[in-house]
Amino acid sequence: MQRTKEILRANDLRPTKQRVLIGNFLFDGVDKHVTAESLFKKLSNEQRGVSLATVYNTLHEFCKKELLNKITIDTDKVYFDTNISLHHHFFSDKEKILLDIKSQDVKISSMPNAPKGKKIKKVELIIHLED
Amino acid sequence: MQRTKEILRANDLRPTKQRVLIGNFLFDGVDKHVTAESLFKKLSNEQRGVSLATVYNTLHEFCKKELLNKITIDTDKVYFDTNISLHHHFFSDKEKILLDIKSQDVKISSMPNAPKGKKIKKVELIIHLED
DNA sequence: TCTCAGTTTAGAATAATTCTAAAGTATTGA
DNA sequence: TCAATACTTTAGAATTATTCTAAACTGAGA
Repeated sequence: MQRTKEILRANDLRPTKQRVLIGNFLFDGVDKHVTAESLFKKLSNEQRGVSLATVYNTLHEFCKKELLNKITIDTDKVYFDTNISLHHHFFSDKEKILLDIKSQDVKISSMPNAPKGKKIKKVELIIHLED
Repeated sequence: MQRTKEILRANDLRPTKQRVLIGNFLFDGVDKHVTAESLFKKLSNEQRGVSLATVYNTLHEFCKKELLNKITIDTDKVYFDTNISLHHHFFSDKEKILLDIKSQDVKISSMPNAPKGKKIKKVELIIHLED
């Protein structure tokens, strides 16, 4: 509750009812992966819901403030990860399930230089799974 | 010409005019990244074009036969890579440009085990770029 | 309390992709 | 060569995640 408001204020986001509701769910200390749709459904159980448009707005704002990590692994849905530390993912293409990989389980020992005029923003390793 | 027909036959795909046209462009020996839309535009210059639906169908068939590599890096477009050897990619999120990374430029020295009951299908490393 | 910039929202708009079902075509066997 | 048939192509409709719009609402400072 209070913690969410502090996070919001610290990031210049007004602690509106909707943002607090979303923040309380996302920042409860348990790492989670959500989509706009899944979050929308989860929150529509609450007495006062949040519109789908607000879910989208809020997820994007949280991303911009680096409170969430956007993962575009699949063309038909964007995933948002509350675990913003450096780590990689397993992804099951069939079931569309996303799993964290502990950062110490991957070591990349050699990396290319960025093309001229560009910088490396983010390194994303995705291990696609099958049965 | 002939080469494309052979590739198609070897993969149990009837060498129709449309598939040959698409195959001739894609399998000319030069690595390329295409989207359904970019390929459709490129081919509509030809006298006898190919419908967008056929472009989609054909790209998917070629993928199924492992003649192309599907890259889902971005939510609003699927990229298809004619380079089917093991390699990774740079991606500029702003310009939506995809670049190959030579396989020897990346070394992954430690990999996690797949979760129980699953196998690793594909390892995809994406280096996101910014200016 | 009043004001206003920031926020929320319903519903429309967008856009890549998939679906449908009808018309066209390559292949096979006689 | 020709007919029969299974595979292909296609236009246009349908789908679906996401973005946009513009009007209503609200939190925070004066």
